[in-house]
Order: sequence, then structure tokens, then C-alpha cells
Amino acid sequence: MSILRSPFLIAATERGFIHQCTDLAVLDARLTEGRVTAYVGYDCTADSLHVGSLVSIMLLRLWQRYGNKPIVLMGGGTTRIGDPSFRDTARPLLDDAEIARNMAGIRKVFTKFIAFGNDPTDAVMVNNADWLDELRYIPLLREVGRHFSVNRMLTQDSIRLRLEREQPLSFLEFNYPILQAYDFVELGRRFGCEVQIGGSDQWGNIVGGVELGRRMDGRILFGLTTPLLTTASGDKMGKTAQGAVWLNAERLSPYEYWQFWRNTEDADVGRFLRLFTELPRDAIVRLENGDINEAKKVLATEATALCHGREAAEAAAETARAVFEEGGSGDELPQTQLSRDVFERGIAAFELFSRVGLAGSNSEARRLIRGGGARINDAVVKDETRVVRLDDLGPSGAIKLSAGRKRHALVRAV
RNA sequence: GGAGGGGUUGCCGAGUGGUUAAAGGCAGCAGACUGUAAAUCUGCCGACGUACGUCUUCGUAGGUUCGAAUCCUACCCCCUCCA
Repeated sequence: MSILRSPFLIAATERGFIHQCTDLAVLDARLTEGRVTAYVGYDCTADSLHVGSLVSIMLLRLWQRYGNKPIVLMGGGTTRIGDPSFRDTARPLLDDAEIARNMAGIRKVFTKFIAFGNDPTDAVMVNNADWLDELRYIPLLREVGRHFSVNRMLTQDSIRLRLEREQPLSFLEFNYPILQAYDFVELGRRFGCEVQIGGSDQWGNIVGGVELGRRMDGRILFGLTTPLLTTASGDKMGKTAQGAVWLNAERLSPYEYWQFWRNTEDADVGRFLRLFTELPRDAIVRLENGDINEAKKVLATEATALCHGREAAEAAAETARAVFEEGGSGDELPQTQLSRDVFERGIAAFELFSRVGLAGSNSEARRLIRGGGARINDAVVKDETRVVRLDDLGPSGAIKLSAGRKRHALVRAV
């Protein structure tokens, strides 16, 4: 990584986006010549993406900001196969309806981060089902399959580890890398796409595409991978109390998203500011050298603004301030509405916690309360059968429930 | 098709007739300490029930037994080797 000249690669490197590149020097030269097209592919395994995908999304955004063209590839076809990379078990087979539904959800995420349209640097979104579905078997084997060495495929880490652990690998899954490689070739032909961006776990698949492009079309293609995101303590990033950190507001509210970033480990703050916000370098350096908790708030608000809009981010920040710094409450807390007669009749505390989702079951709610972790209107609940009634409603007409110090929710009677 | 090995609670992994809702580890939740951080310590960690308790779970379906994750039968799935 000596002397980079292209502004994009300089910025990407500086901000920590680059893990590996098939040929950094040549790509750098290529980027100084003019606009280049790159793609990232996403399989439609869920109806939203989560922060694990965010690094590549942010890199694609950076790519666009520096005057290059992004392609977002929806894996409508490859999702029907399932990427076996670094997994011990096959993905559950999704039917076409689910894939379509998931694709619609993922699409929404991208419009927040990438500008689509018809200008030269506007992004386009394509679906690999458009070409993969039409492939015929024998021609595919003859034109594409002959370029792949099974020996080599078996030695790729992404596959080898599965075999070494004696976990089943179906022929269906084994074909995934071939189809992903073919995607790259196809995008080269259709859009002049020269670069594939992906997570470091995609390295093998990406290199497969680069080589296939050279063999089939004599094209020079590039692969660029982003680092796998782990926290400073070594955990895979993106897990929270409720599960994955989704980018879709329907699955994870902006407030909860903000909270996720607010709880970043100290040691990760600088790294995350570079990757997940667009603050200039000197601003980040200033934050790093200042109050770490203030820096986390900035990180949370900036990252949330990119994903959910500035307004939602400010609202989340304000609620967080009210809740955590004043011990109060705020509009952005998760809210549940229960019918008024529930409170007229009275509802046991454990049931209430379970109903609003602060506990996964009545039993879990009981344990939470027995362990002293539950509070109603900031008062510790000592008896799990304590009955909650209308007069527990505060002046705002809501009851504030807390599970632990960080998880809060509001209940309203309607 | 043949031979051998294996399928245990979110994951890994003990357990070969009762005291086993099932060791241990990881993950998770809560408490303490803090700073909505990390590390550490403590408790919890199938469901339902105020509780004595009840129900469901050890690939599936039957069976033996007072009693089975543990024994028997059939079936399904996975791995390895052979054909």
C-alpha cells in the first residue's frame, strides 16, 4: 500500500475500508483514468440488511461520492442456491415469494444510502435472476464450468472449513461460487463493470469472478474486500439484545439503532466514526481526543442520520438524553398500547413485562423481576404479581417500564 | 447397495434405566462496580403457574419397564470408508 494516487482509494484506505485488493496498484491507476463501475451483491435472505452489510454499503457510497458508478446487485437468483461460504449448514431454501418480499425490503434500505437514477454516477439496481434463471445447464458447464478447478474450489477456506468439520455440503451449494463468478462476468458485459466489492468472507468468490472474466472475456477485473467487522473485544459486530441490528426501521426503530451505536466500545469509536459517518478526518480526530461519551453520541446521531434521516436521529438523541441523563422518558421509546380495561381489571407485573416485549415469556419476566432488574415508573418491582392499574399511569398517560438500566418501554392505555 | 460412526435443551458438548429440565463451556439476561463502555465478581438462563406443582423437550414413530435421553423395533437424516 505504498503511494496511492486515486482520491477514492486514498480516502477508502484512510477510513479503514480496505481489507484486500486483487491488484491495488493497477486499480489505483485505472481509477485515475476516469469513471469506473463497481458492484456489490446482496442475497435476499431476509427482508432487511443489517449492520454487517453496512461497511460495504458505506464503501459503495464512498465510491459514488468520488464520481464512480455503483451497481447494487440483488441476488434474486443466487438466493435460490444459498452461499455456503464459512457456514456449517446450508441456508434454508426460500421460495420465490419470500425472495421477492425480501428483495423489496432490501431495496428500501439502499435508497437511503445510494443515489439511483440515470446520470453517469447514479447507481443502478439489477437482479441476477434476470440472467441466472435463463442459463442452460450443458452450455453453462461448457462455457463456465470448464474454467473452474474442483481441486482448487475444495481448498478455498470458505469451503474447506466446512469439509474439514465433516459438515454436509450439497452440490447445490457447491455451485454458488460459480454463479457468483458468472455474475461478475455478466455485469462486465452488460455494464462494463470492472470492480466487485464485498466483505472479506467473499474473497474466494470474488477472485473466482476476476479470473473467470479474464478467461472468458479477457477482461481485467478487480476485487476489493472490506474488513469483517468485529468489536474491539473480538465479537462479531451487529448483535444486540433483540438480535441483529437491522437497517430497516420496521425491524429496528431509529431509537434502538441510535442506542446500538451509543453503546459502542470505547476502543471502537474512532474506527466506527471513520466507517459509518461522513465526518471529515480532523473532526473525527478531535472527537477521539475529547470526551469519549460525547464522541459516542455524535457517532450515534451521525450514523442514524444516514440510515433514518437527520430528523429521526435528532429525535432519538433527544429521547436518549431525556431517559438517560434526566431519568425521564421520551417519545421515541418503544411503545405498546393496551386496552383501558386491561388496567381497569389490573394486570400482573410479570405479564405486563412479557406483553410489551421486555421479556420473552412470562417465566422470563418473573425471573427478571425476581432478579431485581425490573422497574415500573423507575420504582423497582419487588413482587412479580404486583398488579398494575390505571392509577399507575403517569401524568403523560403512560407507564414507563424498565428492564435493567438500558431497556425501557412505554405502555399506554387506549 | 455394503460396513462403521452419529443425530441431546440457542450453539458446542457430557450423559447409557430412576436422585436428569438433563454436567460443563459459550452466547444471552439481570445485579454489583462504572461512564448507556470494557474487564471483573454474583445470580438467572424450557414453558405455564403466587406456591407445593404441572406440562413439554434428548432425530421420528411405536414398544419393554413401576420408571427411558438412556433398553428393543421400524423409519428418517448426516458423516467416513468400500462398491
